[in-house]
Amino acid sequence: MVGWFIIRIDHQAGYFVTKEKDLQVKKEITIYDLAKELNYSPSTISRALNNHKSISPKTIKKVKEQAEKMGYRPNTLAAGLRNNKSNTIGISISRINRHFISSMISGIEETARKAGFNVIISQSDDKYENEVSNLKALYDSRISGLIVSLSMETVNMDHFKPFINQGIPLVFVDRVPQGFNTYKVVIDNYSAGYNATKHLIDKGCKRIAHFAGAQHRNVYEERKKGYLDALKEHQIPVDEQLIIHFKTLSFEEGEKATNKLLKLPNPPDGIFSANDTAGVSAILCAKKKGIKIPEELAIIGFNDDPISSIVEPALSTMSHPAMKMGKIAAKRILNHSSKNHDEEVSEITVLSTEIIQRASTDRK
Amino acid sequence: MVGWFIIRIDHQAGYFVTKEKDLQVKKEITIYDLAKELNYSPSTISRALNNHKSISPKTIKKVKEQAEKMGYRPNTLAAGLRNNKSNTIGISISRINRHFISSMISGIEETARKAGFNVIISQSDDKYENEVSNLKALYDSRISGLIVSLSMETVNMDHFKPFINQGIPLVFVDRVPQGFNTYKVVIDNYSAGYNATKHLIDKGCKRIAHFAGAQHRNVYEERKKGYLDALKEHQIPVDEQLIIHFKTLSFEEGEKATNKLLKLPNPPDGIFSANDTAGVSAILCAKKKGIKIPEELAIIGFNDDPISSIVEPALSTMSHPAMKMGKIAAKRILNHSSKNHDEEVSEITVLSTEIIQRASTDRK
DNA sequence: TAATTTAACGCAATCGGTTGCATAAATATT
DNA sequence: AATATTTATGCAACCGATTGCGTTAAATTA
Repeated sequence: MVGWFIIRIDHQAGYFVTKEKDLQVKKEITIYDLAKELNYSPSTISRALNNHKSISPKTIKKVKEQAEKMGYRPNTLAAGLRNNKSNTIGISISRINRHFISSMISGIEETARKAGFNVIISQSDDKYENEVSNLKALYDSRISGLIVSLSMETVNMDHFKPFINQGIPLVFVDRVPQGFNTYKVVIDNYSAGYNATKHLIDKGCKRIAHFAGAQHRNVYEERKKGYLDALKEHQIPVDEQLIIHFKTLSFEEGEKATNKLLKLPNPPDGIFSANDTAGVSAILCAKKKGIKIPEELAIIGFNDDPISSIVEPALSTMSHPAMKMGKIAAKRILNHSSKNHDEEVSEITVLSTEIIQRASTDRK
Repeated sequence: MVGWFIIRIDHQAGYFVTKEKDLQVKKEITIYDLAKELNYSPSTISRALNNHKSISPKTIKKVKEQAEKMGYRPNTLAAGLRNNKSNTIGISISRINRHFISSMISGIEETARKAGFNVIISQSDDKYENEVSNLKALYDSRISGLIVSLSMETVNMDHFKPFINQGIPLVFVDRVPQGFNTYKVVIDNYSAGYNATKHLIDKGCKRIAHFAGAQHRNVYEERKKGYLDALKEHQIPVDEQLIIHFKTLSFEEGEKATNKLLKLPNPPDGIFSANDTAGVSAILCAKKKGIKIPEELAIIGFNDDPISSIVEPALSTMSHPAMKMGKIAAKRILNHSSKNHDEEVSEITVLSTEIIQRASTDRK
């Protein structure tokens, strides 16, 4: 159990210790203060700070120096109110503490920051209801753009309407909707599923199982399609018993599924798991039962999570350019201009993935 | 290599397809629109929406219904400007795509969201310079509170001054400064280091190495102190050769360090690593050399990263309540009131950790 | 030299809520 | 019934930056 307690420590000295008991916060410096100090109008100060062309370089220099000297800091709320935009990118994802997601956010934040944009995050926890209320909060902040990876539950898309009506650029990443005219950044899940399955076939697998995710989410549906087509094209009969539909592709679900498969009279000799967590659990579970990997059972996962390279035997998997995906999504928003954006067109960016072969399929 | 390409797809139909070619964005509804519609003053609308006590329940109901009907959404920029606060919590951390950090952020976001606060994140990438400029951006957004885990480089603390001067609550988490009168949320690194080391001693280790992090960061300094004191209290001589100082505690550094240790004429029989990444690398590296774990070499890590339970043998480690840490940090900000906050007092919350014993130290 | 252009800056409205103070109407008190 | 309270609402200033339009003085051109 993790408990906690509080210590109060009185310091005699320290940084910024105040003399007066009831110290007032320092008044914030505004452009009006600068204006008064330099005998300019606030307009001139504002323009000077923004390097407006109608302000002389001499004045600009003077203003900026004074601003620095007085510790002036712009109030982005005021500017945002006036311009009706906040230079902020909003993100809605399921949960942040997953390797794939946090990498993507890292990519978004990096590109956004370089362009002077802030990033607000919100977690849906894979609940539709949370996604809806989070989007409202993001809208209320007048974000300049929205990046979304859909919650597992989301089917109805009405909550995106306000953003579209206001011309706020909307980018779906990874878990995207169908038939929605917005930016999308995805990987080619179909090909990835096909290639993962074909990899197992190439390694001599004859009975290949699939750990499938929720089929109303494009990523899992397409991976499964790729799996099915790879089987068909190689004249391997599809056995519905070998296709397990997961709810969350968790470790526990993976163990259950593996146990179930291994109990079959005619168990599989290969597994293509739609994520690494379940794939790793399959490795551990099969090993425990004394099944040799990859000789008796070859396994390939998806995402290239850190755990996939640590498990033994290391899990073959499909790479997933999460950080790049985030960077591109952010760029879509930064480069978006309502003028040149055609509302009847979807711009889809498809990133390619590749097989990362490791020991779990290393045979023949 | 990961390449990418763009597909442009023309849709004939779809959601929200516009009729006119040059659709204007819909005008946003403001409280003035509601006022006009209901024949009230904007003040009344504002108060009604905020459940002000001087507005009759009947009016409140009417206003809210109309707001819902017309799709009114508050503009938090305007409110924030007026009130000089934004109901937003700013976060500054090294990188988001690390398990420990993203769990903490997840905790922050969850608590913040429930209180109607937004969360802005910024990554320093462990660079002092980035931390400084990120804090400026957060300040400019007039965040209501700031949660910081210091970058590896940060020594000078002047960039926190503006927040303190403005009475903006500041919470340091995990990697905290010394002698700074603010909120802090940490774990008891000293005890954790002590207990981890003592655990190895209890398991019969006589020569215990330590993978130490940068010593100007409290967390690593204290873990090392705990390590040293545990040795001393058990009459084990400290051998400087066995203490490796890391720069980033990365996998690669871990391998190098392990190799170096194992080449010693008198190699260690136990390692206490200040994080799991390096600890896992030690396991893999030692195994490759045919060293038996835990019999010949027992290893314990820190953080309870997912990889620690996957590696074989599984890595013993110290739990780290990252999510709880985030929740508490957020609560500190939410509960902060400038009235009752004494500037000459540090409020430090210390969370306890515990040993998670796994196979890598499971002997005797 | 007169006329015109250009450069540099100021005025004042605006963005959308919030809030202290004033006011009018309704209710309570004596 | 006259006065004192309470209730419900409006007025107008304010938060800090931005920007269209106007103005003045200097520079350029005819």
